[in-house]
Amino acid sequence: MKEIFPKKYDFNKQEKHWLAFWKKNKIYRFDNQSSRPIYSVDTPPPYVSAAHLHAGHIMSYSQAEFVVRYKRMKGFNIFYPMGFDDNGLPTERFVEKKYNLDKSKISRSDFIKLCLKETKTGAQNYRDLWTSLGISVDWTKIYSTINALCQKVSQWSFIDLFRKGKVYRQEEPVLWCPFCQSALAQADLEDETVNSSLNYISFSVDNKKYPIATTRPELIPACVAIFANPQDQRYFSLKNKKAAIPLFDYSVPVYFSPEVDPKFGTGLVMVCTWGDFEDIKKFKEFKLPIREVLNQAGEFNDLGGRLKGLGITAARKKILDDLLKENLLVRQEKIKHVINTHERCGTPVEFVLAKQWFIKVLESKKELLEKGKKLNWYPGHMRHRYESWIKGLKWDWCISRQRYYGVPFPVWYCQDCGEVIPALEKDLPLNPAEVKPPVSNCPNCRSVRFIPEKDVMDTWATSSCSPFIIPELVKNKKIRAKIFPNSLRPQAFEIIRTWLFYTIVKAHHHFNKLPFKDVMISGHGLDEKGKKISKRLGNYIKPSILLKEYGADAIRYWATGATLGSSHRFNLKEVEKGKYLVTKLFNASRFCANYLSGFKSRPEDNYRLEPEDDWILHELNQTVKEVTLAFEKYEYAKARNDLDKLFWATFCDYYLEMIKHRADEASVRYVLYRCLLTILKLYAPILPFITEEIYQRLFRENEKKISLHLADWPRPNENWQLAPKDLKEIGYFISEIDGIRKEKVARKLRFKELLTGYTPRTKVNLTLFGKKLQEMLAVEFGEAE
RNA sequence: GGGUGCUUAGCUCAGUUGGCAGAGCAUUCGGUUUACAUCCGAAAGGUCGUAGGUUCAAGCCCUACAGCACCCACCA
Repeated sequence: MKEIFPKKYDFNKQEKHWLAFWKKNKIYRFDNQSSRPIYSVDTPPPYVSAAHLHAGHIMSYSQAEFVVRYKRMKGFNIFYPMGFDDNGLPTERFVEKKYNLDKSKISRSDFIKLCLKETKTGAQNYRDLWTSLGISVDWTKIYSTINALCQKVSQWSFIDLFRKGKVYRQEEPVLWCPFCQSALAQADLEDETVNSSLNYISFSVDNKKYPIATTRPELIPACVAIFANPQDQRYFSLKNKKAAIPLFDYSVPVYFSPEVDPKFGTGLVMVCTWGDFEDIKKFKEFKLPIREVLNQAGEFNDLGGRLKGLGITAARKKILDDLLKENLLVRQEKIKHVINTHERCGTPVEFVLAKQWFIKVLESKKELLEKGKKLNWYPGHMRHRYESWIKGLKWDWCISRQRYYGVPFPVWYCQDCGEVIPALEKDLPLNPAEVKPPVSNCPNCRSVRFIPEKDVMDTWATSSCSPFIIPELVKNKKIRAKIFPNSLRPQAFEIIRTWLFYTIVKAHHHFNKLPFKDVMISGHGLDEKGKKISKRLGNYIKPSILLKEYGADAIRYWATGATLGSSHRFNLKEVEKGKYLVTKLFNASRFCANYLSGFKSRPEDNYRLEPEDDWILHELNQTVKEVTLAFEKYEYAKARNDLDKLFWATFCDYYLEMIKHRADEASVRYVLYRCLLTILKLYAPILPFITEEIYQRLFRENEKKISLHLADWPRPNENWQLAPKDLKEIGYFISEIDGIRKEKVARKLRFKELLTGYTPRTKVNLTLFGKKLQEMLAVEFGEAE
């Protein structure tokens, strides 16, 4: 058998070989002709800006991959595409950082060129890694969010929502990043706790001083009103009075609102244009005037007076100095407080008055919560995150960004009356700056002058279309209809409030449907000490090194250890264990090869099975049931554990030892054939390379299927199932013996000795066993000999 | 402030519907001439976060509390 099984398994060489084999034979292609049920996966398109790939990426993408391979063998026609998210702010930020660019100092077209170049490299990095890991994506079904198809779908989505009245354009204070100089959505924010000071500043009413506490003293020139709680006796006298603004020569009215907390600071609040959400609320409620002192870059304008030209930090320092000089700064308290920053650049956000496009979400909160209840969540508790996000929403989804590299809005405006002119669906995708509107006169005022929209869409406005982008990768319309809604959305927990939420919003508005049936939420990969893996900490091993040292199967083995939704520590020992398992599988198979050479499985044959054969087939059958059930519930970790136990502890350590003296028996060859093939199939979703290797060497000729990964998933065989009574009769004590746990007994027994002298009715020699077990067995079988 | 999850052997973690506390790694000891980049067997190692409760029986169910992680809210 030497020529069939070499002494060693060279995984580096063989993994490459099987990758080429799968590619050449199109093993993972979606089948356009098939009538089998489709299992479609809305694969997360990674940001190509995540250039530093590590175990965390491997983990989250492997999890969906295990399930997909299982479903493929279960007989589903797998639609497993891959996308790359390469438009929008994340990409722009990545390029800006890498080349140290300033958006205002580079031409739009040069900038876009750089973005395209970088995204190409980034996408290739991902593709190389996924390929080497054996991720069974159909690489003929790929998309990038900046390509024509995605632009077309997201522009269609916009126009459809426009027609349905689900988007609107409005000028109002929006979340604004002064660094990126763009509007943002609520989901783009991150919390940051900062050490700050609460400054008590003297305002005066009728020449009497009233200190007001604020963390934003630089916004004094933007102050438009003072507020107090209507129950607060200290300030009753301020009713209908005006307060003089310190350092700036104007006054503002005093108002009362129950929302003011009398216990905070002095119980007086200055309301500005606009320091926070409460300011905006009062601005709307009390119809306050606007005093915009910041420009879009976060610098003070003319209205800022002495602060003109300064940035926020400098302005804060200057105004505190000036206040101190003028004796207007009563005191300062050091406080920790939470500010909102832009998650892409860490800059504290401001509010700027600007005309933006919004998708309506606030009015649909209830329906969106209902949709969340109908979705199958794995794990179930992740639904709470979705719900708490919706409950806390304060803004509709702002989708316009004042940026370059993204999908353009397919609209023009009438220069005279402002009428919105949407593009025609048949003309998509298009850039309104480059083509003329579909009308020659404004339908409202007959004007002939139009202005194209220059803003681009939020990147999520495109990626949230993924469930209806991916069917477009198939030509046949009937098949497209079967791909949506998708079967599975796998994704990480931190984008529940963005990708998942937005996708559900879109599918709701467009089709009143859920975009997918199941959602599978993965956790984070952590380093060995439990810290988040990051480039800055350098706390990870490069995937290329892991692949070279341990092989793809071994890394995948580690990845199965991650429970859905929980973070999972990287553990080199687990990777090593995976490598040992691969070796063990290879060696055990090499051993079996000696028996299986030339063996033809004939189901009609009646083999004379020995008790240990019955037993191992029984165990095998049990494991098939367990593993199948586990995969159905996306519990690949449990599947792997059950399988390890069967293969290593039961099949190798016991069964193979027992049958060594029966090399020439047909029954043994039959049982070995069934066991090994089934074990390979069960391991196939997790360890695709080694299982294929062994399948090709030992089983391909008989089984005919070109690849193990297209073989049928094992089905339980009731003929192999032994009643507890029979197991007991056989005397192996393997299964439940009057409530004695299976494993516990099996582990303690010394099978080699037991079997050497075995005949069905022989009394067991109890001296072979340990004391505890002797007692247990004595109860079971009467007195010892 | 509200919520979710977690807390089990030195380490990393399993523990299905309540029924004699588990695996791997690490440690110690023994064995190994033929499938084994070793492998096999055994030992040792635990007040299952704390305190109550339900039950014949609780790691598991209930209540309270503590610590850790994350989500949401607060943001003058």
